[in-house]
Amino acid sequence: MYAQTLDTANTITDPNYEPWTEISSNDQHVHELDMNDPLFCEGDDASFIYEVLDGVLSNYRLLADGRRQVISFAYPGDLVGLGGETHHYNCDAISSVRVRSIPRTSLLSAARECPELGHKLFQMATSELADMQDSYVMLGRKSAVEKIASFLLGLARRYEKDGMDVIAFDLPMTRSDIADFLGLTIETVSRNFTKLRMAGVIDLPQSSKVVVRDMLKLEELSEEDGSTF
Amino acid sequence: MYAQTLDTANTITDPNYEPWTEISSNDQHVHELDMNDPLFCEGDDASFIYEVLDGVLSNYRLLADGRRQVISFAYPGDLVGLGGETHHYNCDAISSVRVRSIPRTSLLSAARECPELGHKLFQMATSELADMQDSYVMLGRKSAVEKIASFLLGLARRYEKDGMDVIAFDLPMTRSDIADFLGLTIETVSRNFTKLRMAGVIDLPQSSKVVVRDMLKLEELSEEDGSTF
DNA sequence: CGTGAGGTTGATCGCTTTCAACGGAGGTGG
DNA sequence: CCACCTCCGTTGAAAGCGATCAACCTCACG
Repeated sequence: MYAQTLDTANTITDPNYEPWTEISSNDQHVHELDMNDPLFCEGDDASFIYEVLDGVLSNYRLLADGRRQVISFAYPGDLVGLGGETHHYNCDAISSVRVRSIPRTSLLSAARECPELGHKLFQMATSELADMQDSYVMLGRKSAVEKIASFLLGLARRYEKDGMDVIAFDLPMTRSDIADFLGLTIETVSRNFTKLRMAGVIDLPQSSKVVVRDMLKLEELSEEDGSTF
Repeated sequence: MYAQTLDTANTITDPNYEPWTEISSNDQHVHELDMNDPLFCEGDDASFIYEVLDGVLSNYRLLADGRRQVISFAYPGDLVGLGGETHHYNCDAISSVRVRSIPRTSLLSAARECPELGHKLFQMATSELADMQDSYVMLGRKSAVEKIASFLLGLARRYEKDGMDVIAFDLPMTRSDIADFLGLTIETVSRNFTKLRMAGVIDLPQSSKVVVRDMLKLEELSEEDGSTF
């Protein structure tokens, strides 16, 4: 059992309300990770859920022969480790990272006490599902260029949500991370970055910096279905 | 507002406990669909969530140019339509189907009253996430044979869960559905079914009936990562 | 500078797709 | 009852895209 000090006053109307911050702060700890440090591994007990405060992490799975598939990247504000009693994937820092750890049991029992928190958790799970469904279509049915375009567009939109620059931004992940996310090889990723650069769609002042020169073309290339939610 | 008659007695210990059956039955209706009937479409208001009683449905998305990606199949016991206020994918019956409709608002407000129900919903969402992560690795990193093997194995395991035959079972979906689920063409699916049959791994007494002749080989071919949860 | 990891580019290979023809099962009407 | 038709599935041949193998570049760091 975990000691908890719940205070549900004045929270629901706050747009920046993050319910898990209500969990007793002495259950929570901030951790710092360096680039490439693992946060947890597939099969580990999921004793903790983590809120990303700073930096980017990659969630990925490995096949027996070493093939790797990145399932998602986690950015500040995201929760990683949601799921069952054991983790179903590996999680590594791909930059310097700060996370806040929250004991899983304490989060779940807090959710029992506070329906708002429960609802918020449910919403986070379903929005993660919606994101994965988008990626799923991309992974299964898009060509290499379309995958790269979709990836860049998704990253831009993510940054936009945080009020950052949509036109010029950093790629926190390596070509290898991108390739393993898109189901391609690093060579194909590189070639298609070049292709987009040659077509005047983007610029690459450095290998980890993107400038979008033709957003409309990028959107066309990403072959989104009509719906915008 | 929906009238609700909640009865939380004697439920949690019941292994077959399905909390949404507690929602007032006059909010719920059983619907029958024929093969190929749509249940809902991308963009529709998600006024209802559906519990599959009988038959199989496919959840899929379409790209502007008609390319299709099946996101998941829904079997009896599954919930379809979980997510936001609008559906993010299409849902069609791929056989004769019976579903129970549950108003979304009534489900959500019931979850507010009953933490058990909320927790159950959260669990369903995270287990759906876990399933999608498996499929994600398959889609991104497995070869055509490996995809077919994984698919058959997944189907067998699903049937096993319902106490059905793991060795001989039906394929409720067409080659086209399978292809659009695995990110392949129908020709490639067909060729690899034949390949598995030639290798003595499976038998295909009819095009929609599978008999597993070498389960071990099938598991090997599916290239699962080591972990079994 | 020298070194090494990450990234780019080139040449070739091979798997999946594409295009095309055929086969078989189920349904309909003569 | 059978001829015909249509849809689904299978098989073959050829094309294309991304993977593989290999060389080279570039930049950060000692």
